[in-house]
Amino acid sequence: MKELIAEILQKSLKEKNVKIEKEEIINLLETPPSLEMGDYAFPCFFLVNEFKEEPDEIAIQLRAKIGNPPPAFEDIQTVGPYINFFVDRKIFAENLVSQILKQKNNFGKLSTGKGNKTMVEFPSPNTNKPLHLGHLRNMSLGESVSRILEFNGEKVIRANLNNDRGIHICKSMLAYQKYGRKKKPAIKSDHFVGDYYVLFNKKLKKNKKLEKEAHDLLRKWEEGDKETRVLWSKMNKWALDGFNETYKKFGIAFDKEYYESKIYKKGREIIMEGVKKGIFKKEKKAGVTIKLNKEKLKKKFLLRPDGTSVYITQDIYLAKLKSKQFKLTKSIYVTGNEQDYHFNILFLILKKLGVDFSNNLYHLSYGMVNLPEGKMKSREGNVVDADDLIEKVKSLVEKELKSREKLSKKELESRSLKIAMASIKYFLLKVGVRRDMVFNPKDSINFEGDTGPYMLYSYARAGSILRKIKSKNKQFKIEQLNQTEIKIIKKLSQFPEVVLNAYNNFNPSLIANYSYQLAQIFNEFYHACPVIGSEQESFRLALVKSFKQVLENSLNLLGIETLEKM
RNA sequence: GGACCCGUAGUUCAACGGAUAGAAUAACAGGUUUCGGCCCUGUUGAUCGAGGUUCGAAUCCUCGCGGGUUCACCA
Repeated sequence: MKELIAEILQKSLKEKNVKIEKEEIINLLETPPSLEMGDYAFPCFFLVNEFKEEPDEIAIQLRAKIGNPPPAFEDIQTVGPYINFFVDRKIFAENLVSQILKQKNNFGKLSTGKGNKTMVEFPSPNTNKPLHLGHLRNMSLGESVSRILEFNGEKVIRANLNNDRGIHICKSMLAYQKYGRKKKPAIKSDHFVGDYYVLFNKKLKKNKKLEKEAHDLLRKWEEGDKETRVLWSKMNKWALDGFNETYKKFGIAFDKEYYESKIYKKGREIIMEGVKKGIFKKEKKAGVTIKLNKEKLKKKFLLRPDGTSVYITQDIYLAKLKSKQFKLTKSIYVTGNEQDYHFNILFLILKKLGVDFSNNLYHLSYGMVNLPEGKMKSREGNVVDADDLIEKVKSLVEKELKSREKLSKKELESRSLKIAMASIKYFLLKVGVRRDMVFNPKDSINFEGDTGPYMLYSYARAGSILRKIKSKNKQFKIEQLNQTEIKIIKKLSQFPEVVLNAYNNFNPSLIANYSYQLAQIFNEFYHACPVIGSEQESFRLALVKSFKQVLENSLNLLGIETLEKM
């Protein structure tokens, strides 16, 4: 449709001696703020210099050049500086609905990213304590962005870098060694490990020597001390097993797991290569460094004087390794924004080293998640635990469900889990990525308003209409369209552009907001337009089906699973 | 102190540089009723400040103000 409009405009502009590409016109086209203003709008402001006239006047002149509207249009009007196109909505609706029903899960799918192979790295936890609220945002984003990339034709490799070594791990280990008495986990195993981390910090307050003991333990680990390694493996397995449970509940899985313990020593060669090339500088007392004066950043250490690696060293190595293993064209790192500085430098260095995909590095950096009670404090142990939060939200949902309908225990269990996951994911994804945000469990499960349950509810509503219909007649005919129907059709038609926009900006919140608007309009439709038994039944059924399909596609991109019944 | 990010109704969030800054909640008013709880309708209410760029700025630039994060061998 936009193509067609662009063609018309191009032609009339040519008569005015203005040369412009069709692509450009398509980019300029807007959607007017209200239905009365038509379906597509062409703003004339940018022509002011060429025409040397007021934009309003330009619009009128151009409109005159167009002449009678072609068949696909009902009307073409000017409103101030805009030329507004009214499409023939019956034809438009017919085409759109048929297209959705034919393409089903593929409606909205694009091939913009075809040929790209992208690694999305998330959530990359530390193995000394369980996942927390921040990880939930991380996982929601990582999974959603992956799905959006795939929907745009990219091949995605989901990778998880486990930070399974270092002083923080040794702290949990030490506490277990000293106070754990060889106990085995009686609770979820990552929580078991985390409890010893908290215990360590508690004991540390009274006994400062523990800090040194933990460092000794780290040294022993690095020397490969057998007993230490056995303990380490055991506790790491507990932690990782626990994480896997949570991942599964969350509906995510990885194509590739990396372990810091396996790569942390390996960056040295690359750094030395860089020294040879003159990118880095070797200093006697300071190890290897890089000066970043030009970039207005401080000098950065890449190797210690004794030749061992620092944090960034292994990231440099891992980038090379990834590129070799998968021949990536693009790499996305999902982390909290406290790592902005780190990734800034990492990307600079990778570019200097000329890593294959170094022009396509992206740090998907998100803001902090807080609770209504206040800010999370990271080390004290009052961090909000991911599993606990899921449970809390789930029990809130259960309560809500119980008040609505009697369900078997099994059904209640499965529904409330799915709704809880939808609540959490939706709430975390609807917010712009960069912003700090407040996660309010109670708000998140509200069945009304801008929430996950509201989406699922709308979906289920559509489902229940369809269930009540027996006729299998797929034909539909449009006699006439009312305002609400037009609104919903227009919204449906916008899905592909929203997908593209979300893809270009790595921004799931656009999809979330779209889902909400769509669901809202559908509920309006639900109240205003009876489906079953109406004169428009065949068409309205097709419309309900289309809505259900597009909402499903949309939620799917957010990693949210739909439910036939709420 | 330097760098980066953020700043929009009381609160939580929206708004490719475009037409009248939208929702959700809360508050207020009315309706509905077994009910001060559920539901429905309506009303009030916001771009941190000062300059600049532009036909047009919440959006871009500069300087302030406020908050967060970060800054050489922790991840």
